[in-house]
Amino acid sequence: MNWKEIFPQFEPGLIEVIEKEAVQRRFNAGDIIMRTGQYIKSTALVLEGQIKIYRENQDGGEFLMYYLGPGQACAVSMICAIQSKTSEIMAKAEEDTEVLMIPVQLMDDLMNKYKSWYQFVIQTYRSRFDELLSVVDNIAFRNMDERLEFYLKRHVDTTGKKSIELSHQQIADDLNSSREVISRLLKKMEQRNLVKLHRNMIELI
Amino acid sequence: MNWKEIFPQFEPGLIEVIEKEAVQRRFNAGDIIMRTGQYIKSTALVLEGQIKIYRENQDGGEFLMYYLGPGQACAVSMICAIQSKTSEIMAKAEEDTEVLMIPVQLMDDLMNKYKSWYQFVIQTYRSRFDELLSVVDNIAFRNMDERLEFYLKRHVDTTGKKSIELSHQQIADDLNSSREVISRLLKKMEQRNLVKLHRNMIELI
DNA sequence: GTAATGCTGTGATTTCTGTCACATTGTGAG
DNA sequence: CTCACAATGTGACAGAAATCACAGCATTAC
Repeated sequence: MNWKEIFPQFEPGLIEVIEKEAVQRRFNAGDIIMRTGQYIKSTALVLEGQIKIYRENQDGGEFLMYYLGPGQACAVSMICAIQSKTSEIMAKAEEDTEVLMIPVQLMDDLMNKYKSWYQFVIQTYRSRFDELLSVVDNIAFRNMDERLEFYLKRHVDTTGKKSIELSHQQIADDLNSSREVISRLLKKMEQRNLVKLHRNMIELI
Repeated sequence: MNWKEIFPQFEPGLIEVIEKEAVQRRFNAGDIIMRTGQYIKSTALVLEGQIKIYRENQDGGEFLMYYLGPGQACAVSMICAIQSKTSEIMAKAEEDTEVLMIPVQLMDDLMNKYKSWYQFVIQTYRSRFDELLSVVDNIAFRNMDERLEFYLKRHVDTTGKKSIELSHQQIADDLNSSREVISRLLKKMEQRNLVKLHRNMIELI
């Protein structure tokens, strides 16, 4: 896999260093990449697949923060790496996923030497911060029906597919709700002709 | 006001530059420092007073994100400044507030030249990110009674005073709830001997 | 003083959501 | 085909919180 095409903004010198120092690694769908309380030894750049960043509640519920796709990186791991602190969130491979692991020790050096890395890191901070803000907006100001619609749209946007292959239970977990509520709301959406429901699959119209 | 004592970690060279380039500015209690959609021309370091960072909903409700006190800086303004994007949040002086405004153009330069500035920025990102995470935790997983307790405790922590001089309405706004609900919950807390209620003032026990 | 206004307390009602219970349907293993 | 199981549909009920209505007090303006 030619990762340079996924990060075209990186300058030549930076690419060289990464080529020499970073480790490419594969995770299978379902693998936990980072867990709450764990120390971070490297930052992950996503090359392929999808990573789910979520917060676990006491009962094991997985409250979705956002997804990371190819060309993106985990802001939390960057911050934690630089400060060698533990993370407060969980990261899981949603699909089979290919990542580039950048060792912590390199971070400071890359920041100083390579403008394109610096820009990338800042850009990552900003977009994750914005994403968190929109999560807050949704749970603070919106009811479950609106949150569900937002969730479905976002899922379609991030995966690129127009159908959503999830059970109602999985969606309920992501939204910290219950299956019955999601089922009912989806039925209502179907009556409004917004979706078409199938087993393990939802079609957005 | 000698701001160097508030940022003792800054190195001499950095202090010199700030001394030459930054502008000290005063806001009165209630002044809006930054509003949604506004372009950011500088980053604010808080010297004295308190700034409330919040998100406004459609009806003008002010949902509290966090407070900034002396020695802290607004992560959002840093990110926005560097990328010259508009902000998604509001900032308001809660008390009379003294800030140091660092012009955007300096940011890149400071990041490259001064390790202590770089550390400060990273530290700021991390702590604001964490704070946002705990906001998400609260609204996603906790009921209003727990959120209220958390809110009161945090208020006492950040202000340093053991009494909270706010009306029930203001608290309700911060939590995106309604006055009646907050009044009732406070009454219950009083019955449990956790607080003592007065007009425009709540005493934490 | 009186009036006006703002803050707080409280009941009644409604809406949203979570929970329990159970029926139905689709799918895959044997 | 039949059984087992997972996914989905649905009614009944419970609890949290929002909303409405209004009363009692404290404070300020006059």
